[in-house]
Amino acid sequence: MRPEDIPEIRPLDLFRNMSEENFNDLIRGGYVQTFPPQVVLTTEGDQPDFLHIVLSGSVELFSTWNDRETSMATVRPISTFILAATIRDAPYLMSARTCEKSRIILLPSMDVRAVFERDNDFARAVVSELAQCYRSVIKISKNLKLRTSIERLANYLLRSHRRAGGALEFDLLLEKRRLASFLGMTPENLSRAIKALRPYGVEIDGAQVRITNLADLEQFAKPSPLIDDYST
Amino acid sequence: MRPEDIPEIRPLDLFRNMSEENFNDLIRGGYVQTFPPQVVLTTEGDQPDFLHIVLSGSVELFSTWNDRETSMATVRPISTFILAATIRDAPYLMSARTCEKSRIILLPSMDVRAVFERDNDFARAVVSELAQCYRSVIKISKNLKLRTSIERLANYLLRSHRRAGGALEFDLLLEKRRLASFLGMTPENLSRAIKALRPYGVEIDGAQVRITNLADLEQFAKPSPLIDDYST
DNA sequence: AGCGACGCTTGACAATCATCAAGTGAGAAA
DNA sequence: TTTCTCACTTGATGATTGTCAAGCGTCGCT
Repeated sequence: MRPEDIPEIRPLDLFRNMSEENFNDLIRGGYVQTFPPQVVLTTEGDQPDFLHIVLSGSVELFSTWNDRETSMATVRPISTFILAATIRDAPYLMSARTCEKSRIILLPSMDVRAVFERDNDFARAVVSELAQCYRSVIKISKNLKLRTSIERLANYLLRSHRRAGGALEFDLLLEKRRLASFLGMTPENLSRAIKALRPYGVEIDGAQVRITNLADLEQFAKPSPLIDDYST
Repeated sequence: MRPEDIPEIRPLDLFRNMSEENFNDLIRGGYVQTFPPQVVLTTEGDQPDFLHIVLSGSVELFSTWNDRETSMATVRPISTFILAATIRDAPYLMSARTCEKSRIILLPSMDVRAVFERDNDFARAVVSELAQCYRSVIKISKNLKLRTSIERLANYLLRSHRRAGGALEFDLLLEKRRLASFLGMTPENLSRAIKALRPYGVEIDGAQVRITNLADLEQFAKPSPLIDDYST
């Protein structure tokens, strides 16, 4: 692992309060790899050999059942994914695949678990991380159960607008077929949903989004922090 | 809090390895209350004053948005619910309501957080609990996204059959309208789904379930431990 | 430059699901 | 015992969503 990668992950909440000695142990056993697009990093059902950290690029978490597939999340730098399986040494519930060329740190799960057992600050950081993950998935479930697909798109766009610092023009960060899958619909229905939002001030051309009537969109979307605010 | 309530909760994974002193501190500040049916114990959006533990009865966790409501889970004895909000001191993402007369322990959130900060075994038990909760919600999300409502019912019945020790006859533990909501459908569609499963060997009369052709049901339902096994 | 693959859009049609309404039966209260 | 309330079932209808197919444009490779 190159020395210049370490400062990138140390400030992560998960590692920040870990002792220097334990952090060095963890880092010593890990390595960095660059993967091209469409590489499967983890397969649902497998035992977790590594904890992964995305340094650059992006990774899609997805699940399959009965020849159907759905996108569960897209992970961006700098963050870990599927921590619970690693800590519990339980099978992955999702597969992970690079969306684009990505640089990933792989930390052996055994080392992570060993540090977890002996570093109390790390254990408590794991709690924070898992609580955050849990709460995020609850919000996603509520979104799926309480809203129609068009409402879900509308709220996704509002979240993206907020993430873009309130800009009325921004780019979708996901290919549309992935966005469709994440929102729980087909690509065809995403195209239709986009069209359905035009009267509410949404113009989407390729990956470019322009919101021309924010108030109308918010009136339609009815965002709720209990579903749409991922920071709490 | 009556002394006879304490042995009931001590063996919970969450408390088992907590020091005696910390456990007594926690218990000293808590109390037990019996609630009649349909009492709202927590309201989504509120700050968590207590960690709740169900001693008897049952509690439904539900969410509302835009005059719509959905059931997220039903909690049975002996277990806690909504631990993440308490630990993080973040607003509840779900409301909780008693389904029937229920006996509940209420532990002040402040005490729980204080013990979390000073009892390392408890902190690690919280990790296990949160990881389990997280993984359960991932499975629920996969169920919702990858299966039709009839498939979800079929798999719910298979899980219930397994929970009943493999008995081919068992009672639904939930009222049908709650089950419908939990499975993400209307009560009308639950009735129709039940009928649709008759050719696969499912007979339901009131709360009584009889599975007459387990192999057919399994062939249709295609259970997967990555969605249907809540023990890992 | 040409070709092929792939993502996306659009239309037609089918399947799934929700809404509305009416009826039935069980349980609780008077 | 009677009455009322509520959970559930059933049917009709409408809305939402998925599937299939064709066409277009972009990108990457030869």
